[in-house]
Amino acid sequence: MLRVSRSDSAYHHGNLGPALEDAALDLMRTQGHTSLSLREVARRAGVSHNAPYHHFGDRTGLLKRVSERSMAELVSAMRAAQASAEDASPRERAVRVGGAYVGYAAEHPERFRVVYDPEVCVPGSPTPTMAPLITEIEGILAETTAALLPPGAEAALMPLTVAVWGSVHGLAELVVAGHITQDDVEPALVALLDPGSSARLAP
Amino acid sequence: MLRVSRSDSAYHHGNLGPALEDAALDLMRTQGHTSLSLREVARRAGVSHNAPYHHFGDRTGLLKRVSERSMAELVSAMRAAQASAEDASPRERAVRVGGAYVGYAAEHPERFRVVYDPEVCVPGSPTPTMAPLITEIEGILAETTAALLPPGAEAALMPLTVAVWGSVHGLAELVVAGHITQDDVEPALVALLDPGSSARLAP
DNA sequence: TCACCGATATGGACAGTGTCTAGATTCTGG
DNA sequence: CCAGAATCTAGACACTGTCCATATCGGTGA
Repeated sequence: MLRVSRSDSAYHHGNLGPALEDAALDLMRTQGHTSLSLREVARRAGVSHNAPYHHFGDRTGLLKRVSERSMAELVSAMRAAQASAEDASPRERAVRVGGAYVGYAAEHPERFRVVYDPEVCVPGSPTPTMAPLITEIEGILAETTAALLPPGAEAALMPLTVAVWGSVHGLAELVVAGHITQDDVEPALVALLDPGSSARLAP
Repeated sequence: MLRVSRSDSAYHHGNLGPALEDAALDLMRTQGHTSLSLREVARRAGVSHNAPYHHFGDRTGLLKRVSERSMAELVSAMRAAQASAEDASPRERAVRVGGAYVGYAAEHPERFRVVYDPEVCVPGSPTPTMAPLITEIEGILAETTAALLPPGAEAALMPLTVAVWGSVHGLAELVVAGHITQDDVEPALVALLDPGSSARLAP
């Protein structure tokens, strides 16, 4: 077992915090984070049922940490998509970035779900680690959205950014909940960003 | 206390099922459905901790029932908005229907959340009561979306309907999670449905 | 009318959980 | 080298979901 500590004693684990997080993430592959048991996590890590308390305070503390790591992964996926679509058209890039968002949710539904659980993360008072991640998501979406706007429409950036966030987030939730398939997502995003779709009537 | 039974005996409640649902809905005004306790619900209704089992089978059974009632309320709100915007423009109507969706979520966050909890409702095998409600939501959204399409673009109806569902659902979730305010929703929907917003580049 | 049966409600029991307190062990800085 | 901080363990408590056996009620057929 990997140890940060130099001692071979079994009493102190040496790297328990991350080990517990890993165990939790592993358990969340097969069960929802709502039914995740602190004691089972401790059992997985081979440690007493109370050891987690010295690292996370309480159950929500562990979930907060897990949601931070998940949010970081989500941001990475979006940044990667943004970079890989650097030379594509703004609309193509928006579809790719949105696809990355939904793709992460589809691949790790429970990690995605814990990130947006109001009982875990309250955006009004986010964790020091979580706050910049939220800012970065908003930034990526704003950049992606800005490229879609016609010149002179900069005033619409903020509301449209919110709309884009809502769209990809909603599609992700619908996929996770099982109401739509991941195959439905790209056509939906394309249709949404097609200016012809909703152009029937004048304002 | 309201009794369906004619007897005044306290042994049989007479109308326990709905009474338990009401108690659960009431508790969910102040606590999440994930931390909702079957025993507390029973206590609220003034019955033994085991009485709920004869009506719902298990905890998830009660949550399923609660989510059915909540989904019915959500559908009603959308139908009402659709009717009240009968004479408005398609875009105005879409904003109103979407606003009703988000409004319900903002007003009853926990009822909204339980409806889309994958551990409660699995769309693949929905409850007999839930199935038509899901169909009706999709129908309302399809009607609202169809009116937005230019003539000859009927092929885009399905993907755009999915996109609209995703958009309003995502905005609702973001409001519930606290990432945006309800005041952000209408501008976002307007921006999203404005054909000028995303018209910068040709396909 | 009345005995019976299914539906409804009760109580006790059990394993599992989150969290508190107290105590044991190891690490570390002066 | 040693005292205090950090880490981990053990025991206890209240609470939970669920199973089982039991009690009560309402209606139905003889």
